[in-house]
Amino acid sequence: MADTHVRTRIAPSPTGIPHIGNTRTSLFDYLLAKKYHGEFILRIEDTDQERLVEGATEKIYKIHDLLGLKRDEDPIIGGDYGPYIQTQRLDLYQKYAQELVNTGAAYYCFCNEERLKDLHKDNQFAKYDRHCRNLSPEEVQDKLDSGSPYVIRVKLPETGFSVWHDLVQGKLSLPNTECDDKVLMKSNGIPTYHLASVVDDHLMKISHVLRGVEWMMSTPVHLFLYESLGWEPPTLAHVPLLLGPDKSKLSKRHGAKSVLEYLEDGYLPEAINNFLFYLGFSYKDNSALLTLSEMVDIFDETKIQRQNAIFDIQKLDYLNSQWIKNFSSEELFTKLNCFIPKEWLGEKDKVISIINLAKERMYTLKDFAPAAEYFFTTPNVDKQLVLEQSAHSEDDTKTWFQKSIDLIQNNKDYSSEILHQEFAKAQKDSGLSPKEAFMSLRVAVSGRTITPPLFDCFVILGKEETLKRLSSVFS
RNA sequence: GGCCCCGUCGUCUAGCGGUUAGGACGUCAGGUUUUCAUCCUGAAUAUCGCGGGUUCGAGUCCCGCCGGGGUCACCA
Repeated sequence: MADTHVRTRIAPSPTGIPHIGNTRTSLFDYLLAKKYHGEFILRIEDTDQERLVEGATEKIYKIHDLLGLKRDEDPIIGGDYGPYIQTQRLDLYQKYAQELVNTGAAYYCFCNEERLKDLHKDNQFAKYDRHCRNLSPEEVQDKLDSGSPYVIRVKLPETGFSVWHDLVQGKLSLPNTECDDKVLMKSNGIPTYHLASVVDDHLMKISHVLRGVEWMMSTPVHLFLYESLGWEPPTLAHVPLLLGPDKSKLSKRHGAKSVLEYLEDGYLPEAINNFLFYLGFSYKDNSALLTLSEMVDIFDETKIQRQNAIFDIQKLDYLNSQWIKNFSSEELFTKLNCFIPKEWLGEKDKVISIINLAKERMYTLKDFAPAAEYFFTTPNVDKQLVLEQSAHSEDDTKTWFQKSIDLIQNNKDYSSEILHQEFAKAQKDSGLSPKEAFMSLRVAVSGRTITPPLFDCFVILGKEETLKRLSSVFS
């Protein structure tokens, strides 16, 4: 491997938004390329024109951009081997399809849809019966002349095995009989994946094809194509799938989300990369926070697990919370931008001090706003709840509150530390236990029983607002 | 159904003939604490899918079975 220049590609079809499992493959492709100082290429495989989804291509770019999976060549930035969109390369596929027909590695097939359907009538797993495989040149020419629609199919050997060494699966040996004569060129003149990807991978000098295991069974076709065209096949690596919690294949039908949705849910790109990296891979105890470039150093394509991995959101949550703690509050402020009300953005200092308190309580960026809300809006305070927390009579509680108000008013210092000291003293004389004393104040000031440390909250609220909230409980 | 891949705690995994089968997340308990969280400590959870071999000795090698997944389109 040391003497080959590594070039990997991710070749999504814009028939939908890639789900997170597909994106993991992108990550691995990126890491593989960068580990060997090679190129990571993105190619759009839009050969299925009927199922194109508008905007999918843009979303594909966006996912890679947001995760920092920088491409060296793609349809936008271009490159020496473009175009990078398959429908712009149609003449190329046509040329090689013709060559394959000429050398006897492929043949014209005139079977219509109905006949093909009939083949599956008795057996849903029936393969193409190779009806047109042995048409005489004259017959073919006749049909061509008469304008019959046709496809071009591979003329796969009827016996033998395809053998290759797969970087992650090890040595594989698949019987050729298991693949039928797949369509290479559709009747509309657009190639199928099998032809297009082989042609492009070769022309784009892709050294390693790292893709999902769902492609494993059609690899004999691809290998045959390389051989027939006289090309050296790339190194192959088939990576396992990501499964849902119910062990079923991650799919849109089962609500498999795209990276874009996880980002919207408040997960950080760093955490997503980190999480994806650990699924099916092992490094130390799989809990270290790793940057993309650290992953590049650690990544080892031969150590990718062969078994399917189940997507475990709890691990993502953990990694996300750790990454949140890892960022400074200033950085978090920027990242929080679209997760908080616009009005808050003007009060940057205040938001940052809240972030200081909130960040060790957050799993996702979405957790911030609900936790910070009462700093900006006066909460509804339930007097009963205050009393419940104080566990004393209304009169006693009122007295304690008055004492607290006085204490704040008479103290020239208004820092968390000083307040803590003073209130600790006052509490001792109050007849209330620490819990009773402080919890009742907490509820009075926030409307809730769970908040960051009380006096930090006092400080952020400000003296005036704190007094206002404290005195309004019993007014 | 044919073919192919896979099978160690709930999850991600370490393990590459001799280990008390280790770690992380999660879970539970305790500590810190005015609440929550963080942080720290500890615990439970795997007869290594099952059954046969090979071997002095197997999670590790072989065979069979079972289970899971993938694939069998003019979709990728």
